[in-house]
Amino acid sequence: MNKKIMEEHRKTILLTASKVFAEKGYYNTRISDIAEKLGVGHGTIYRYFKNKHHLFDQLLNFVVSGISEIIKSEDPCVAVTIDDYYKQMARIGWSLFHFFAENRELANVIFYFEAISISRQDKRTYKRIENFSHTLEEYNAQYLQNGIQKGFLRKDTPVQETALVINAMVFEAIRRIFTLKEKDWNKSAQAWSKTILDLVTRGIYKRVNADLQSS
Amino acid sequence: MNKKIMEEHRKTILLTASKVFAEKGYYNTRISDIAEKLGVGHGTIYRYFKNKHHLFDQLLNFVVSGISEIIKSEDPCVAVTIDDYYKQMARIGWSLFHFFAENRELANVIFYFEAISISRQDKRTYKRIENFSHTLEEYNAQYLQNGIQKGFLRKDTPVQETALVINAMVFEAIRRIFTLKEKDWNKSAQAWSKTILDLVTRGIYKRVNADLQSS
Amino acid sequence: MNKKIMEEHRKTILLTASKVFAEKGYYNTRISDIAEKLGVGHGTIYRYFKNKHHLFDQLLNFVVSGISEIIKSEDPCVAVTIDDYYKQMARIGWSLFHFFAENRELANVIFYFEAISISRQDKRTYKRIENFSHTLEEYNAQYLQNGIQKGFLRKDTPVQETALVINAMVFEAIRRIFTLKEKDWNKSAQAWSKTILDLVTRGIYKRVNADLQSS
Amino acid sequence: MNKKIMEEHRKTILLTASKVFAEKGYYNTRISDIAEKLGVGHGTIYRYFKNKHHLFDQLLNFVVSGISEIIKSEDPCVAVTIDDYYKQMARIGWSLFHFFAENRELANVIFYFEAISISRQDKRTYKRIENFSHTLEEYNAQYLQNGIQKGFLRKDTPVQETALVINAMVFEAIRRIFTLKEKDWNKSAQAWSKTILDLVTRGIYKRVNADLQSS
DNA sequence: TATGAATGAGCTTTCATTCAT
DNA sequence: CATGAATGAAAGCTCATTCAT
Repeated sequence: MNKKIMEEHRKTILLTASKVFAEKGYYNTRISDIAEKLGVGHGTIYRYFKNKHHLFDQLLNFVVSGISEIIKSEDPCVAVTIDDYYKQMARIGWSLFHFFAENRELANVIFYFEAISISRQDKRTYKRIENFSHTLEEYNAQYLQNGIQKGFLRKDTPVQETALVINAMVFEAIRRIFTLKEKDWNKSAQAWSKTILDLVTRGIYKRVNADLQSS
Repeated sequence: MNKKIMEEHRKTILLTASKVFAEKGYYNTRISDIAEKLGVGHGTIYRYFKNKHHLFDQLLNFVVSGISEIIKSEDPCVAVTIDDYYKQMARIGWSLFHFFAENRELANVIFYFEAISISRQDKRTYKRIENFSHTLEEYNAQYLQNGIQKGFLRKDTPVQETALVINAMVFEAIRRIFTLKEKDWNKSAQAWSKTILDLVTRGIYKRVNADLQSS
Repeated sequence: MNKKIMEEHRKTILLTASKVFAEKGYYNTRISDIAEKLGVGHGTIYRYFKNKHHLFDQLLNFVVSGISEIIKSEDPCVAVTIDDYYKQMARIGWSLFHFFAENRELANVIFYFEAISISRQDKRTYKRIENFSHTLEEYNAQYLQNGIQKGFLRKDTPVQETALVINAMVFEAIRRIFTLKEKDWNKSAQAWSKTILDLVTRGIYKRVNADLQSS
Repeated sequence: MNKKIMEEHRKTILLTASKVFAEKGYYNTRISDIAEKLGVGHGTIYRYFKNKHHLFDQLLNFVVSGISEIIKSEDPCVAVTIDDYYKQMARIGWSLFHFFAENRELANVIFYFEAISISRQDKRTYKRIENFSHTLEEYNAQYLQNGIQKGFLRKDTPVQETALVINAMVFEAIRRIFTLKEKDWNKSAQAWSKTILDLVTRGIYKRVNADLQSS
């Protein structure tokens, strides 16, 4: 068969799999559930994927490489003005929102809930997820470090911890936005984005209080 | 008294179950794994729990009621000075840390990773988790609302979103702290606590920048 | 002519099938293994053979008719001198060696090991193999009977049993010779031939002992 | 459960498995066939044997150790008179008959037909069977060597080849005797034994002819 | 005619659950 | 009460076979 058609089929299967996984969870999804949803025989899926775990693996690949691409395209140390710095922060968040907007199911399945549970079965997958988490954290940490060096951020910012909690906020927001059924994610994504950026940059205390607090 | 012994056994089983679930994940844990770790016959577990899902259900109960107790004991609208307000925020976080310190496994397994995946099987459980999440969010939202009313927080703080991301940070911190094997969680918990409190109250921007930003 | 080409293809497939069967065994051979070795699509095989079992069936045909031809061309009662008798025995053995030399794979796969196991599935095949075994045995028995009648063999020779064990020796020898990879089977076949002929005619006892034994 | 009862069950399952394997062949036997014949659930079999191949493995063990015991109890070099030598030969054959008389199915299943085909799947099993075959051959070869040294056998006896064909005869006889349904194997075994012993010691030629032949 | 994508019957195996002891 | 032997539903996966191209 046409290589191109094969590739399309792979993608269709993968997409459907991610939907069913998102709906029922990995362990509660039968290969035949996916096949049924696709309207094909379950044997067909095995022509494209070695086994059930392989399906998950490919989805994981997709997320990992998608996000990797985003952070690769943004040098965490490039900003020289605080305005650039802020804009880059916003841009990266927005890219992530975009990525999951185009792959809504993945927000749910892969990212956070299923992945770690599944990876318990399989050392290799576990390592991959661990590495990926670490990469994300490290990336954010570099970004913060740069902010400190450039004098944008407070010197006493605990880099590692802050990197982690910021990531947590972003991914929680992603989960919220794309788990909801509403088609128009744009507006709510903007709200979330602003919330997180404001929280990160200014905190929620009124300034006068913040001054008192820090004095 | 027999009843008392029964209750002890239940707890022992539940504790062990949570450990094994934490280590292998719910779906990768066999009833016999738990029994083996307990050193009892696997039939015994069925004298205390109706089935495997029931074990999970009870663990969920435990977490839900534990956290519920914490928030019940802290009126989110009680603070009148900003100092009280800050201290309460710190105190609630610390109580959560304490709770998971005494039930380390629950931090990992139940609370974020497995729960939602498992609940996909079972509408009732799903609803419970949803409700509980909502409760936590609502509680935090009330707390923030109070902060605004009392004039501690900026008026433009988006209450719902902020409530959610703060929760996300806290639970991510909990997962980090108690997933690590180190016995002494106290010091790292303090670091995390400070990170989150600082981030929430002041943000990470230098004040001079923050002033510029907000002007 | 088309018919001719078809027939060639059939033979090529059959040859390859026998090789793969010999290597992996009937049940561990996939149709696609054979197709792959042939460098054709696996659907193609079904244009020449009804199904997998049919392939085996044809190979069995080939062996049966090949050996049948050999024994048909040698009247078991024709020898009148003991020299003729001996030479015929040698000649028949040698013809068998030749047949399997030209179809090495068949020595291994079909002929002893797989055939009976496969035929368990299929009454008709089972009967055929049984009949064929019987034919071989009967042929040899006639040959021995003739030897007794002509006064070449001891009168007390148990015809049926002897026929069987001689066959067993010959086919074991065939298996040994053609299972080995060495190209030059001629020399080793001669050794085996001599071993069996000597054993059959004289036994392995020293004559003086043989005399004692039989007295 | 009682260790003894467990062991009995294992044996019962193994026995039944060997019967079904003998009847239908390994690859045509479903685990559920064995379970059905036993009147138990098919899951039960997995409590006693890791998997289907393990069943075969244990049967192979049984045959290998049974036959090994027989040959271990008979030093192939012990005979000093030709009478001892002959008697030992008869005795060994008879022991083999006995062994398979008590395990009739094994004659069919394990010995020669299924074993090699099955072992194609599994290198380890293949090696074991190869080793075992080699052991048997070597044992017989030693026995023959001793016969030559002691002056019982002709000096020009080709030891390896003769060892092999004698084994082939014996195992063919075993297959014949125990594949038949008749309960009373004793008489036919005696006939076979005599046939083989006579063939081996004297050949089937009349003595006068043998003399001529060898002159 | 050749192909190989699609299919699903049919197998092995797992493991939560039951229940006789 | 505790046990663990027995069970069989239910899943993953294979591969001979079909048939549209």
